[in-house]
Amino acid sequence: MRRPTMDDVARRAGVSRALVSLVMRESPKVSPQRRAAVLEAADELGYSPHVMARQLASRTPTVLAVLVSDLRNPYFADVVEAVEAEATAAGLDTILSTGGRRPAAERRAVETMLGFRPAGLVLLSPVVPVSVLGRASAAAPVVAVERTVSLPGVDTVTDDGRAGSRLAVDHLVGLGHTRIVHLDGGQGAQSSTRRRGFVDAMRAHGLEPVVEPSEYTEEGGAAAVTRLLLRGERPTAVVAANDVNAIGAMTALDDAGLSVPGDVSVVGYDNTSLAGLRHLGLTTVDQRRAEMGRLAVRAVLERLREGRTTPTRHRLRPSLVVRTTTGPPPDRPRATPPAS
Amino acid sequence: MRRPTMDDVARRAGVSRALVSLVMRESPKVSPQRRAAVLEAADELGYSPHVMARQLASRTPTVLAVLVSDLRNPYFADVVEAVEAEATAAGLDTILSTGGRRPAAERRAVETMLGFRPAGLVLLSPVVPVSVLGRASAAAPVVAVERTVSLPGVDTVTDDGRAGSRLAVDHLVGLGHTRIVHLDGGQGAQSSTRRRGFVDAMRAHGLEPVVEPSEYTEEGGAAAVTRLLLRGERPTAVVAANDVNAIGAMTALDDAGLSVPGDVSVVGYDNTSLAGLRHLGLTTVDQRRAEMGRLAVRAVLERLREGRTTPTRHRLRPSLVVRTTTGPPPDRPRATPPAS
DNA sequence: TTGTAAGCGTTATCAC
DNA sequence: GTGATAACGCTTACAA
Repeated sequence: MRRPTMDDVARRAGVSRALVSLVMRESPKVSPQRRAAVLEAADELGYSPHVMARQLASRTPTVLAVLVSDLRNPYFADVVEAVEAEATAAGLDTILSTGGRRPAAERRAVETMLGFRPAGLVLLSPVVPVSVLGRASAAAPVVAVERTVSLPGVDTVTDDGRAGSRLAVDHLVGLGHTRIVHLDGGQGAQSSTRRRGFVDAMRAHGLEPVVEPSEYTEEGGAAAVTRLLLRGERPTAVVAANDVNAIGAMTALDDAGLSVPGDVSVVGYDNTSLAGLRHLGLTTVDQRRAEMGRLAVRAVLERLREGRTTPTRHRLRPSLVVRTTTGPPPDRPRATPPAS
Repeated sequence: MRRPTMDDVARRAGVSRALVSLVMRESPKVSPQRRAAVLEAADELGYSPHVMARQLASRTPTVLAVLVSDLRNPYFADVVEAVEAEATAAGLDTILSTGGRRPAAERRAVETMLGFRPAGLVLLSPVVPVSVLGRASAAAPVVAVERTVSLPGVDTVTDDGRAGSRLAVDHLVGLGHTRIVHLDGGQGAQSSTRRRGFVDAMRAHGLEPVVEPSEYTEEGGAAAVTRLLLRGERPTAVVAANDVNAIGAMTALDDAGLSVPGDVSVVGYDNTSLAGLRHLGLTTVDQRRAEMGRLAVRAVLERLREGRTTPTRHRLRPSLVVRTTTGPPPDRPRATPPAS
């Protein structure tokens, strides 16, 4: 199981190791003939360069480390895809890791990745304490996505949660809703921003903002709506903390015999693949995930290759995706309700 | 941004580099006093060992590479979690990668991981050609999860799809169903096994097995059911290719004005988190994902540390999770026109 | 228990 | 173009 080395390839091709190295790095200063010979020898031997040795010798980091906070949330797939594409274009190998949203595990994951001496560390919705981010940023350029940090060594890329909530509220108000409740994301990443956006938007419309504590889970959404109904409050629309939270809310509404959007309209946040399921058809706020991934990698590259030392703060404008869970309130039916 | 090395730590602690190395590897042959000094120096410097250099020097692989074929499918999260736990227990660092179910990208991902000279390669539902698996197995122990391969160098861990389908059929027949259709997973990983199990189980019950081509996607499920209804076939139960396929099927049934499980019962496969959403409550077949992850790592370890050279083939028995999408068939078939 | 020195597989720097 | 030779940061006999 000993893997072939450059020397093996060189011997087989009848050239020097240095030449093989040049070929592997696609240097233009190799004759096509020799290059072909080397490539053939490499192929026969099943040789591929030793990333570790290469990085060690070149004194140049070649791997980009990405921490995915939660593999169960399809939200991250799009960001990762964009990150990988951008990293590959920049000549970096991407490695992923996860901590399952558990701070301790995530911390370990960060340590592990740092052990690879990465060119940069992209953290997607990390839950580790700021101190960990600080320490990490001493070792490599760190970019936090969907987490607000004000450390000088940590760049951030976030979605503009205020704008997102505003989009949701404007949409609902436009449909005629006035009694709108926001389910709060609690400790979750961008929940306070989204809440603020909701409150501001409601006030701007001269409406009373009602916020019900909840969290970024299905159960949280269901529980919050159940509490609301038990108290006798009957909003005509709900702006949920995120998509799964919205699904929980819809379940509770369903259990209470209320129809969506007939009796109550529901808006989610994140536009996960869940929202797109036709069975659900959730109206939701879409974060520009691909763009976020791209910007994260670029931020790393700027620190790495262009020597930037001041932090970058990207805040992206989200957009609204209208599906079938929103419609006019029951009080004020329209002639033609939106598509079902 | 130059990171401290062992030499830096050694200098600062007033000891030799070798001593620092011993401390880092938690050797017992270091005096508590020196150990403390070294640890303190390391902490002050923010030092952490260079994984690449370590692996290079020790000639011992320390990283386990895991390929997740599709980050969008929550199915994999559980497997990955188990893999990581088991790997950590064995002293291996885990790195993840993905190819987004695209053969070319996945192949690149495999190459990249091989560049790290991993202790082993765990491939979750890989879609790359067998030849790639064969080549990879020459470089490191390879375990394919949920993919049947008969290469001597590749171990496999799969779910017993036949048993799973049988569970679904037995459940439905027990409820009184006789007209049951299976939506076939097409090119997908274990689809032929699941199909075979369905056919066998139906025959065992003296029933006619009906199989409709489909695929492991929501659209595929919806399209298959729509075709079925257009042809005037009205099964009372559907055994879907997997969970998302089942969701697509349910959407199509819904569009056709058929209720689940009132008119048609639906069973999924995989027990993804989707199935558990109360809004859906999908009856489905549960694969023992955690166990599969554990076995995969153990297979790697056996080849790596115990010198096993003959392939291992694990086949795990699934179980049925009954939720709310299955029930007795309608008393008598209603005369509902097929979908529009 | 601690220090010395020789690699590990690669890249980089020079001469040739 | 090509081939020595010195790093890179670490582990590991072996010596002290």
